[in-house]
Amino acid sequence: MNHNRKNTLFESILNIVRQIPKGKVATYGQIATMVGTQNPRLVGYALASLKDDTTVPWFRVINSRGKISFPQGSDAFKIQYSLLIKEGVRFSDKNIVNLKIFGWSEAND
DNA sequence: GGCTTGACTTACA
DNA sequence: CTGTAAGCCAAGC
Repeated sequence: MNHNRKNTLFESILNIVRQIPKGKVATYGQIATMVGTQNPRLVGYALASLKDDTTVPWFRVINSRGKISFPQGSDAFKIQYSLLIKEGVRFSDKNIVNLKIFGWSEAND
């Protein structure tokens, strides 16, 4: 009806990320596919423009290797890591998420 | 309208 | 496991 094309990929991505259940994670690639793009980088690009006080759970987005996409030791890494831990996400290593990362399916431990 | 930049991914060595 | 290369495409200048 309305030619509201204003719903940019940018908005769509954030919308999807908002729907990731607490305690679960998704990959950039998974989200990219959901919004209909073949470029997972755009997901990261969208998240990068979020403000610090955003309500979007950006920290629930990790890369396809099951890791946080920030250099270990960086502030962003520490923040994301602790937020995930706080939600019950478990790590095998300091960086590898011990969950099934495809979509936000149940943690099959 | 063209060129550069990416919080990525997959493939291969 | 690590490292390098090519592909992908919206946003911003």
